[in-house]
Amino acid sequence: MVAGPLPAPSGPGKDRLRLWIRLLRASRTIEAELRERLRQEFSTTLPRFDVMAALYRAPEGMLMSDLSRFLLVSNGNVTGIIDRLVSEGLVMRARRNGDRRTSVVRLTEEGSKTFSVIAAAHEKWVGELLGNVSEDEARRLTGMLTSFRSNWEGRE
Amino acid sequence: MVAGPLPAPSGPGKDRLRLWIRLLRASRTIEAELRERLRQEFSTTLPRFDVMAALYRAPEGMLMSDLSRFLLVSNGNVTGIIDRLVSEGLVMRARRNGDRRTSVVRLTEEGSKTFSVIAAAHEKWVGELLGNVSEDEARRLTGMLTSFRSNWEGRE
DNA sequence: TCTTGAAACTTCAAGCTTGAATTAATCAGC
DNA sequence: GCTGATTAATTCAAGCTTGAAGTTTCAAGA
Repeated sequence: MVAGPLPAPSGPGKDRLRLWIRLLRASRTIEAELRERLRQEFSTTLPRFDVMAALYRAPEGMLMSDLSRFLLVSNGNVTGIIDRLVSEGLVMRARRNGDRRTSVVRLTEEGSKTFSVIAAAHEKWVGELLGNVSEDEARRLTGMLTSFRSNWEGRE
Repeated sequence: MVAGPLPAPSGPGKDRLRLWIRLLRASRTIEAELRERLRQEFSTTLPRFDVMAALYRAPEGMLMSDLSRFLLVSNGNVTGIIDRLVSEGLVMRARRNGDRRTSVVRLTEEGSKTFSVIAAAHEKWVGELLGNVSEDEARRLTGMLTSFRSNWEGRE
């Protein structure tokens, strides 16, 4: 899937395949760099960061299933990540509405404080990593990605 | 990292962050769909497919370290995937040049046959999934992704 | 009420992934 | 030839990820 150089594919329909390969390579490269920096600078991981980012925007908390849907990962996956964040004191589970099946998850005060520091660094890094995309180009690319993605939203 | 809807970020430098988020969501969504189909239709996985794709283009074989570099994954990771592909009879290890540290990996005949079938389906799927990107738009997007990626190639 | 079905989570096995440590082989300089 | 550094690959522990199976709870109809 991350295929690349050697014999450049050609023929009908190859342009979309090539686009997909580029897209995947780009995101994997950036992802690897961000993961590495999160580890080095903050001793944390990308999945933990993702979860905290989602929770940071939802001060009232989120359900496990909301997190799962939002982050595009499986239900069981979220359980494990939250477990670890809880044991680090960054996240708390509460059981407060009528429905006893659900547990509302939110950042602790410490989690919120910690996240805002990491998020600032993260944003700076992304700015650097995408440094040679102009702001204008970034907006155009974003638009294109949105349009083709919408075809798929919510289908898998 | 896969953050999205809620309070749209704004301010200086946010355009690149938004681009990154879109990029990541797009590739995760497509990746999930392809993974699911590979599993359903061919009982295989994305990493196995990636490795086979790389080997398919290199009939003379590749070193483990070449695979690792090419696929952007760690060395130890490749070992495990190759182990499984070997046990499935799709890949073989050979030790043939002067350097006894290296082992050359290549597809078996069965592996090659199997891969070409899967690859055809894969290409069709990608065509569908990116269906509402015109071929022309695909080329433009590819160009943009290439230019901003080149900044990072080989740096992490 | 009871019971059937759906929903929210958790648990689990298998596989993927990383980074670090280890082993084995080669190479460079003496 | 030795020695020390480098390179190729494997092994390992820890964590991420999935899909499936299981548990508990809720909802709605007989």
